Amino acid sequence: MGRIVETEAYRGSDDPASHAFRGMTKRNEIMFGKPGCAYVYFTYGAHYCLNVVTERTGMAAAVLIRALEPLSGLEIMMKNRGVYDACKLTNGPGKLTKALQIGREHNGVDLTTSSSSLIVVKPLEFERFQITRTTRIGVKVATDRLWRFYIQNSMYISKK
DNA sequence: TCGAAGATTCTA
DNA sequence: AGAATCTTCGAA
Repeated sequence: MGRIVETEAYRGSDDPASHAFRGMTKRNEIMFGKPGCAYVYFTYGAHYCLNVVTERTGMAAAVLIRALEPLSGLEIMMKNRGVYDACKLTNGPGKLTKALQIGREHNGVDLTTSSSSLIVVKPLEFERFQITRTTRIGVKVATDRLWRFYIQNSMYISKK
């Protein structure tokens, strides 16, 4: 389990950086589906990335989970990653999926149903924090959009 | 069918 | 700064 500390937003139709910009394909069809579901894709021949679908059915949009603050199950995550520094365990989209063993089989899973193999929930305790917004990482187009968000001062984000 | 790029990570 | 690595997409 981990706390989401960094995200990026992507949207179809008017966002050239989005997988859904040129319409529906076999890969991105989940982005057009039910909000609250997981969109998991494989990239660079090596990594899975986890997104949460955010808009109503038919409207493509998703939020990429870029980093987590590990909360429990640290030993399993460390074993999965071969990394033993908590700050470097889940501080990247490809790293956190490996730590949590998220893969193809999670594509389309309903993250809002407690019986799912992967879920997103509200925190048990709320803590005050500031959110910083920047350009999206690894994206060469639409750099005018500050659609990357992270918790300021978090030790667990992918990049400063 | 083919070529190019990719919402990354790790090492030098 | 550059390599690894293979899926996906769009054009031919």
